[in-house]
Amino acid sequence: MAPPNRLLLIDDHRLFNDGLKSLLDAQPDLTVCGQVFTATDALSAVHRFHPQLVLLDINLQGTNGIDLGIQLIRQFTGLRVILLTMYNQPKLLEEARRAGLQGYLLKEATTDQLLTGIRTVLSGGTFFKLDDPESSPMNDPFNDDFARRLNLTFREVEIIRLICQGLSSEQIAEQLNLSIETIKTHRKNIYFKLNISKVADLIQFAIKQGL
Amino acid sequence: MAPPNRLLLIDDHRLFNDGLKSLLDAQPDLTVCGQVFTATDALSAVHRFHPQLVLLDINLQGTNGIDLGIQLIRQFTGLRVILLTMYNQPKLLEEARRAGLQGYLLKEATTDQLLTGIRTVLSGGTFFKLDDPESSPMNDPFNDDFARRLNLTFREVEIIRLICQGLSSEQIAEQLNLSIETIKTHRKNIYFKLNISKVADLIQFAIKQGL
DNA sequence: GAGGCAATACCACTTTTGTGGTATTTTGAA
DNA sequence: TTCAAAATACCACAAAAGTGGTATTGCCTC
Repeated sequence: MAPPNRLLLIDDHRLFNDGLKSLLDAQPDLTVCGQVFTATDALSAVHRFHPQLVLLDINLQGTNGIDLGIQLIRQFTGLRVILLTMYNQPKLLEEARRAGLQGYLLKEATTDQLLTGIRTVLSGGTFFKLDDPESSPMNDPFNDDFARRLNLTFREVEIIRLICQGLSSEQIAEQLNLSIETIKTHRKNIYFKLNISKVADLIQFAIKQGL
Repeated sequence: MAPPNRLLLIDDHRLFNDGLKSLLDAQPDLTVCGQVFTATDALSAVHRFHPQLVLLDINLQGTNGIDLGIQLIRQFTGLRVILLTMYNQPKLLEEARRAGLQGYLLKEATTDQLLTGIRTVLSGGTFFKLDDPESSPMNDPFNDDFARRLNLTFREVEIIRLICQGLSSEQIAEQLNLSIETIKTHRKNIYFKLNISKVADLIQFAIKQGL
């Protein structure tokens, strides 16, 4: 039987790392040869453990996963790198792809997705996957509960989303084929319901709801 | 010897849950009697396992940890509830405290903090703890790397922070004892460096940096 | 000591937000 | 079918934010 593939975890979130390690070690074809918690330890760990694949978080002390990933694949030929992050952001995924990394996976991914991604990359492919809002309503930041708690209407939630994307009232009006005045009215009502008074507050609020 | 305290984990983030479970089960005085991944399963699980303590995430399908926590302590007298969340937000902590929950811990907390918090609450106390930026620079969203990559100055990072907290230019000027004009100048320079043009963009940006 | 950068500050002007009204139409539930 | 909520829309005015300049000071480095 072929020896299991060696994986290295680089993530300062220890508990998550531990959970991931037990999942991976339970697979006969995979073994976690080490975990490190800081970027500074990463290079020496790759030297020491010579893994086939590195799973890399984006948030690291002193640097970030993408830069570190670039450095790793440049320095260790054949080494493959998957970004493993909580950020469900197309732009970050694209950045990772452009940087030449082999994968982008969400920490919230299902076990199946994680394993599929890892095996795909190990066998020479790439695997880039964001969260599909259709298939996992629980990751929808503006879920029913959020709206219900605050008595927000459907339209209001829709407009909150667009504001949070950085659109101006004018752009929102354009996109929804409405008058700017209508958007301003909705904005007023939203601010009243949330008891806030500025875009900044709104976005802060949206973050807290789990965007 | 006293039987170990029974804990129930409620969190849809399975990997994190698994990691936490192995940590807790390794403690002689603690045992994880069950883990559930949705709020709907929570009530029946508490019935089945009658834990002393519930560790509860904020983001749950169909509801949120605070509401569920309120419901749990109302329904099961003596049951203690700790919110375990990724949100390092004073307002959420306060909400949890007002709601009568017994603790608020960050998923990024150290193992020590987690165990201390759990034991404190089990022995009848409360434990509310946010991240201390002084003691854990790695959780600082605007770390060196962020500033370096974008050529932001110290002052600029400081002002980004305040903008993201929802302060107006005037309020920032007041707080830093500067002229509004100075703040506006900094704002201009920040927007130029980040290639953006609105507060909303800035906050979006800050989120991506790991706020 | 010359040059560059960071931090401060001001002016003038435009655009966008935010506030406080009012009013009409659509729609769904009782 | 009637009633209330939701969605639409307008007006006017105040307050911020954003844009495009310029300018001074202090500090560090070459």
